[in-house]
Amino acid sequence: MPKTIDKPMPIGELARELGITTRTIRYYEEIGLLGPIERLEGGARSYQRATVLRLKFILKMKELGVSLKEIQELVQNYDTHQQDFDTITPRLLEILDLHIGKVDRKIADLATLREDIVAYRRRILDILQGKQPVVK
Amino acid sequence: MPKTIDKPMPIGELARELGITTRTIRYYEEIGLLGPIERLEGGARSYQRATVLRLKFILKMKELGVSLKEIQELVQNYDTHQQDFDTITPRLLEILDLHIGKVDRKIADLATLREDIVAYRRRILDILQGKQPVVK
DNA sequence: AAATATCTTGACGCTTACGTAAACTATAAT
DNA sequence: ATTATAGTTTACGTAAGCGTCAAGATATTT
Repeated sequence: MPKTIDKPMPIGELARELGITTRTIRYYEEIGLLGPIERLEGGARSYQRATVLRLKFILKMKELGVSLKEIQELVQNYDTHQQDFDTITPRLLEILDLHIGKVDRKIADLATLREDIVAYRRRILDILQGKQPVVK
Repeated sequence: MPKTIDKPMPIGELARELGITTRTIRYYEEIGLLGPIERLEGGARSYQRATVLRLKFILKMKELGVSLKEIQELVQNYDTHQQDFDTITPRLLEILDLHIGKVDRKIADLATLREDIVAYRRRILDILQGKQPVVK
């Protein structure tokens, strides 16, 4: 197995690789999602492999509809339990379950909304065709 | 049939009756949803029956998930065609249909999202149980 | 007249997740 | 030395739909 040398990356390269903007990366750091980032002599940020993985995880969560605020909580666990996968995952599962519930509720709400719209639509049609007196 | 005397209302009363705040009513006026509103000598707004109906219609649309921006368009039609129900409703139906489509798409998206979350959840469980090497 | 209630306009606040300058610094290439 | 490229911080802008003062005018009741 070739052991890839994980040389640190500058912010621009990282952004390109992840398909996001540098602004986003700095923003995530700003709100405490990334923890402290190393700097080069000039003051430029330098990203280690661990941080890159962390960012990928964050993006994955976002993709799944988890808000940055909720991700913060996850990341806190991540920090306090220092990469301990077995300790973190239960909470992660909880959050995912919570999210599944939220999504289910949204779907149900939308289904109801759809029915309401259809019903209202029909009422209008009926009125148009004079089947009903125009009563608001 | 008793002909109800439709005496104009002040903003506070109207708000109470509709279950919204006066701020909301003024806001709707501000963004052009209500058209010109009559004033009393003192400068206070006075709402006629027609405006009240218009407001109720707006609230109904909102309830159905139509944004204020979309409602603006509807209301424009309403103004240009001066209460002509037969002219307005076709466009109203269009907008409602458009909305049904939007809702359907949202539901589909959420369903996909749900599947993704569940899949991710299962992956994590598998990893936890050591069925899979931890490969990101 | 004084207190109370309701009205007015104006304008900032809030939330989410960044976009977009502005003004500089640093590094690398020409 | 100059240009090009990438980095830095600070900070305001955006969308939606109002909430929430602030400060003053008006109206009614006591």
